[in-house]
Amino acid sequence: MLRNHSMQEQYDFRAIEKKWQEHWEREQRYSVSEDPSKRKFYVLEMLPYPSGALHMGHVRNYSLGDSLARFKRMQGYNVLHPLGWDAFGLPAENAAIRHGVPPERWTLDNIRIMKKQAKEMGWSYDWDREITTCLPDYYKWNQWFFLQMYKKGLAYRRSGQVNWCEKCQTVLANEQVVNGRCWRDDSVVLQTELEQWYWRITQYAEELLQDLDKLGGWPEKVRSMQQNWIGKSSGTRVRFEIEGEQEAIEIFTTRVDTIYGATFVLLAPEHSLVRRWVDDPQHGPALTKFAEAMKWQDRAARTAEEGEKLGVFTGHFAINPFSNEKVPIWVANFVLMEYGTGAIMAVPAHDQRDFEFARKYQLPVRVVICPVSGELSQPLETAFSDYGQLVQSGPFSGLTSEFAQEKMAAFAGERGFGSPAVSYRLKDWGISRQRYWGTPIPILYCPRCGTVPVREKDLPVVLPKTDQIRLGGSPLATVPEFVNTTCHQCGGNATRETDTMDTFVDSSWYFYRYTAPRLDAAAVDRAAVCYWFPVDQYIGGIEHAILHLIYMRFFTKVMRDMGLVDFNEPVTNLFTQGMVIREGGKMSKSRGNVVAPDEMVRAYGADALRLFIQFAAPPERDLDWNEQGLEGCYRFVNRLWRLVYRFHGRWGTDVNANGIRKGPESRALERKLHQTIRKVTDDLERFHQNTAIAAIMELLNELYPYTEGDAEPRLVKEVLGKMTLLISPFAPHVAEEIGEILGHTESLDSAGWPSYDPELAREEEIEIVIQVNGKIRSKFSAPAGITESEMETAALSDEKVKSYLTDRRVQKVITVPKKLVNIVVR
RNA sequence: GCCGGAGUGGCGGAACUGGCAGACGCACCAGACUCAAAAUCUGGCGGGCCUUACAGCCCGUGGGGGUUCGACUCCCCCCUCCGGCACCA
Repeated sequence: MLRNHSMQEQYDFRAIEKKWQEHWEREQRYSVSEDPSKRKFYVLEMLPYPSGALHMGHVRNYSLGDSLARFKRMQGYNVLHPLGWDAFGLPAENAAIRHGVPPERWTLDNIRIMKKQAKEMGWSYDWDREITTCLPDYYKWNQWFFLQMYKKGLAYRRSGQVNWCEKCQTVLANEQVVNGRCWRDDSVVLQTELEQWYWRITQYAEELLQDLDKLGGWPEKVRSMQQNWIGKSSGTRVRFEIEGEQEAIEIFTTRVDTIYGATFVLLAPEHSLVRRWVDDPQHGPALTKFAEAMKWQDRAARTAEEGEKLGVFTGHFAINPFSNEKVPIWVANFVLMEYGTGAIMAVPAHDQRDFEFARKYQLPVRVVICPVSGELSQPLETAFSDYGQLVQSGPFSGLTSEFAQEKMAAFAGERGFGSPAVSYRLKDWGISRQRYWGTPIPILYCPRCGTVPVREKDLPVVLPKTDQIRLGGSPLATVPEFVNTTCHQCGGNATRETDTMDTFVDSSWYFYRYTAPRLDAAAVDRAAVCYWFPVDQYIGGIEHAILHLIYMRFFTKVMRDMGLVDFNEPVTNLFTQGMVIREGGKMSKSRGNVVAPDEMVRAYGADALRLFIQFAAPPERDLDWNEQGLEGCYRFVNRLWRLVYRFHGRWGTDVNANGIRKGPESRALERKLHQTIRKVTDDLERFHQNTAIAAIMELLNELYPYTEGDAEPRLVKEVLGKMTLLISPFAPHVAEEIGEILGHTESLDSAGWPSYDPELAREEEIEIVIQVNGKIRSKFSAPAGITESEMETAALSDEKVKSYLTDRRVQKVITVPKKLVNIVVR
């Protein structure tokens, strides 16, 4: 019986991919809505910056997400799989400055191009939920969140040291400075003083830290990076009175047990007391000079490894509250104002930095901790910073460090000059940016009323169009129509805040907006969030481990406290994929080794590219680009196609393959099929796309010789049919096409994920390995039901094995059911 | 310095709870097809030794030790590479 479904001999990926992309779009296959009768699954990938072209990193990220989304959809889940655009940011603005193109047009044009490319990859997004962060209906809600933060005291403005990127002409948050350089353009970050808006992320420091334990579905690496970033350390605060002053110095220490060895006190150059003492006729000039010098030194230089310890004496003395000893107060370059209290007690005998400082300025070193066993050879060559036993420490002498810390903190508490304290490295999030292409901060400055938040009903504060974008200063300040406004409280003249928000604000909550993207009355819809959240799988690059991924967690906690959501963490499982590299290094324009995805799509098709990028390496590892590998995947698709072509006229019309005559070859093939279904399913569940694809290749390799022999066409059809389903998450276009040839009338995502029959998957004949003293000496095959004692008997009577047993005594026989027999002889 | 991850053929990698190391792909070699080439198909492919052959033996998962009948897998020490934090008190 011939069933001549028209099928091209050649695998024409251009025609096939176009056909199915149009089909999916026409049928709106991937639009979803809340459906309480179905289990939901939220697959989220980090939204791209619309730079103008997809790169291989995007292809990897979104192909991984798409395979998962398609897999879950076939398993019957209601899958939310959206994409949007992180559309505010510097490149648009820089393009405007260089080429005079308005940022909005540049951005929207780029989005158009990239959306087309995304569709050409065959990614199954619900495009009805697309969001674009630079549009007022989105950034309006950034402003709304700002106002809520302001109301709750989580947004505040202060003047202080900030990270300044000269190239970007704007301030950066601490998270955005990587090794003293700008995260975006790698240029050196300077310190300067500016008035800025901050968000009080530190208020959530402890919770952000504690909840890391709940993120079992996150990579250990990301959790430890966030833990390091939050940088909690527990210690003691102790107040040192100052001789002849009202004010006291608060110091923070993690080693209060060493306090009897504190021979001087150190202040950060920015400490308020230093500013007070600069007028001192004797020591003032030196202090001023020193503080000024520190001010202009960028942080990278000041905190460089093994930097020289520098300091000046203030002329003042502090009183150690434990020993009542009078010790000199110095200012030192290595004491940081932004950590702890900006002041430390220096214990040169037990802290290497203090030791070096004492040596340089000939300050006394006093040992107060000794190793519990052994002696400390004096004079010290280097600080002894281990825990030990206290000596020369008044009533605390003889205690161990651990015990003394507790006792001494309690003592300080009783006497009222100290208390246990916790310090965090995490700083508040500076969100002001001195650039144009971002969300305007909804604040007015009124000469009478002061700082006035814009009323919610007046949102959005629309970013004005302007052709005057220049570098230097906040561009919005040059747009009078924007700046000059009326204070809604007093009706008088007022000016607007001209800084814009950090674009990381946009990405801190966009994934909530996907659940109700066009909602006009609120930022998020509680019911929709309730249905879709938490995100079941988030996929993105590791570079956001302590940027976006910590801001996002912070935002969720704030939203919870606002009553918008009722959970603590937004993302259950996080996957960080590796980079796509080439010749051992990053793909970059400057290296001239960039491979453009659209060129690869043109040459080999999206399906082959999607297969390769998921096959070539485990997804968490870096992937070295290799076009010959891509060709290999292209060959694989062709092999599949050829087999379908060769057989498509030879099978019956019924899809269900009953009545198959089962010879041993057919049984073996059927077994392989069911084993493959099991493996691909398991591998997809545990994010091992590379081995899932390898398993499908193996199945095809087994199918080929079968078709050369006395093949059962209906079994061939069954195998091809199931294989098509297995491959459809990775290569959806060719899968749909083959599916249609095989008789599917609907898209494969409604075909259901194939299930396997454990009975059919089970091996009938198994190979048993025989070891003698742990070395493989022979093998035999046996029926699957072989018992352990049968295995043992067979092994001991094996011809090859016998020669190893002569003249020896069998001491022990170990059997592993269905696998191996190990004969231990002596 | 502290924390985390990795190290397996020529290359990318596989081996889920200790049980046949090298699946799958690339590259390479040989054969078939072809006038020829490409494409395709078939076979080979860690190193060494041995044999006419069938086969067999030894070594081998960064290095060294250990646990175990048995270790890529577990434990200890070390080396190298990658990432985070770091004059953080």
